[in-house]
Amino acid sequence: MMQESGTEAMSNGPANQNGGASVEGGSGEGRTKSATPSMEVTAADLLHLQQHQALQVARQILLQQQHQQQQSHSQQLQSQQNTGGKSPKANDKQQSLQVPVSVAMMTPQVITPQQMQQILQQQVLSPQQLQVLLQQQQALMLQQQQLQEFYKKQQEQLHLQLLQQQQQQQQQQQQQQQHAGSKQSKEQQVSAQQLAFQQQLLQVQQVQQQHLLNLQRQGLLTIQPGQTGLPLHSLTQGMIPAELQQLWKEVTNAHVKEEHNNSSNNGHRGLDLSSPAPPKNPLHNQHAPTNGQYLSHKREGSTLEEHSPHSHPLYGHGVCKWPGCEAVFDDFHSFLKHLNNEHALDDRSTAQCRVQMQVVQQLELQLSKDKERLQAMMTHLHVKSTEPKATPQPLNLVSNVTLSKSAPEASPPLSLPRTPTTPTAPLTPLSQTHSVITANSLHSVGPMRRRYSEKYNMPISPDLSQNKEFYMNADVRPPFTYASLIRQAILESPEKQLTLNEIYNWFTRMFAYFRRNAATWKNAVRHNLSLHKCFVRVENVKGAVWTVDEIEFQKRRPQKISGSPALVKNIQTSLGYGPTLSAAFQASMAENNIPLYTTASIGSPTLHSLANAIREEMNGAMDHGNSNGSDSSPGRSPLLAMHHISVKEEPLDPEDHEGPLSLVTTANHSPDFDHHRDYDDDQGHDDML
DNA sequence: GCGAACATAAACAATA
DNA sequence: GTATTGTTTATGTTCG
Repeated sequence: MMQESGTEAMSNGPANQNGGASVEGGSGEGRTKSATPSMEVTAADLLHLQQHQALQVARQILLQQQHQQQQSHSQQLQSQQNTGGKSPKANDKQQSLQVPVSVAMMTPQVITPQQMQQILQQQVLSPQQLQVLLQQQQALMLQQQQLQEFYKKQQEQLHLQLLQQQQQQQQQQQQQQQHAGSKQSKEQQVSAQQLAFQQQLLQVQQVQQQHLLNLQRQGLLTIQPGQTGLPLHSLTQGMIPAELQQLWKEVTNAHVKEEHNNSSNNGHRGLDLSSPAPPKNPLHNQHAPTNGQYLSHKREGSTLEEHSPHSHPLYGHGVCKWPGCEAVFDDFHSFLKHLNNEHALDDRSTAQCRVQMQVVQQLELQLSKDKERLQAMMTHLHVKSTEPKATPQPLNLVSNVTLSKSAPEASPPLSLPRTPTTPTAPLTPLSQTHSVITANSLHSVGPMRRRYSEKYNMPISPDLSQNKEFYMNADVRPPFTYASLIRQAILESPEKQLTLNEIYNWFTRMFAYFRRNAATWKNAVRHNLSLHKCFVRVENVKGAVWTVDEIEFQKRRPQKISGSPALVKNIQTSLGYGPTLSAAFQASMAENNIPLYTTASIGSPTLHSLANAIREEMNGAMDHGNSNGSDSSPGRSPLLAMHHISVKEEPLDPEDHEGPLSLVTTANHSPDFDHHRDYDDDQGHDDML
């Protein structure tokens, strides 16, 4: 009746006969036995990031070109209809072409929701930040939709053209048999048709090249010449299927070669995949020495300049848009130099990239959840969603994000490596297929046993109140200890006392995370209630209620944090990569503050204040470590200052506290039992905070 | 390396 | 008899 959760942590223990179902994971990740090299930025991490950013770059470029290309396509179509043509090889490949193109360009980040979950649970980003980021994600999704539409159109046109070519070819063959003459005119037709097709191919190729170039320009493509095998493979898995490359080679061999012969002056050399030399592959070409190879690219040809004469995803309004940079440049060239010099591939840049990646990941996770919620709301209201369900699945979000509400407690994930703080996040092997990119390498910040409510010696109520919506809906483990949460639950009650069941209800109501694995956390709650002296059990007429002995609660937190390097280390670890991430983090936050829209479902009213609080908190943490109060933060979390409960930086001496704060032992109150014991009533109970 | 704090698992008893 | 509640023990992890 109890064992819903995994017991891998106790797999060596003597008492494993009961549980052991290991529902949540038995894979190696499990409880991290050693500090995983989470901070190490592997090539796989970079590739992962590259894929994502390449997508975005491609989206931007495609959107810009969409209009132009569509016009071009229509013209080509018309021209081909008039001229007819032959393109047998293209016809043979048409289907193959369609699929890879769409897959390659629309395949999104290869990031599983579980990975995002892990990020969330590792508290790398705070709920407030997620809320902001969600907005960005929405915009991103819009772009994605447009991109998909564009590709559909493009594919349709290709298909149409090829079909027509085939038909016309057959007709022409028949005619040729009958009329041997007029060869010249037919050849011209064929030529024109092939040219049109080649142009189309080139456009597709250019798109690919553009995003590759952007990658390179952003300093994300740093594949060493000797390492081209692995990274290229990894990259192509996510974005450019190898089959596509192969197809391109074939197709361009068949068609583009003519163009090279006939129109060598054509600026659209494209990727030149027909070139026999493998290094001509754009990826290889761009592997040049450093990471921001824009200058070297210029040698490649006119296409490069054509793509980005003065536009760069990281360059806008004369300002470097690299997270946390904001350097101003008069000209684009200066910016490029700056990009290559200041944002080369180093630990700092890599860390910033990781942050950015996490930002996107969490946006996607949040988006998927909100979509689910919207759907549920629509269903509930019997209103047809204006937003079609066909809204692009958060792409590789594996769609079935294990939403807290939809996921039964005992839903057995297939392979569930987890950390102690991420007991619910199933990991799909998707990421593992990506060479060495693993969830571990991405998010193995590690368990955070010390919830910051304890570490910071501060109450959790401000955070809880501000992030209530988030915790209620996001399957994220709250960064508080059980003791803190129990205390909070009790203190929030009108009578400052709760039965165990009410505590359970509070947990499930307030935290989506606690709507699963009930056996685990309920056991922990009971354990904490019994273990900690700060929780006082009071016999009631109706049973027993639990109260909080605030003095005892304060007693049991002897840790001090002021200026503690360990704290700084902890925070930095949480961030994923030390101080450099702070800047990137803040930059991301700043960028995401752009009010794209407001999500009613998320505590948007407090968005800015929360973001500021986070920034200041982070600054404060960093100030601790750096011992230089550089920022606005006075060196301590602003949340601390907001607390109404007297929590000082130094651990409180119980004797200093005159009078118990809330040792409520009223034993005659029948607790309000408006909540059922499970979480299906979690909505609509906002009276607590 | 040690101990504190915490999380997790589990055994067990009392009780509803 | 079963589920819940409460206590206790054990083990592992993180961090100071």
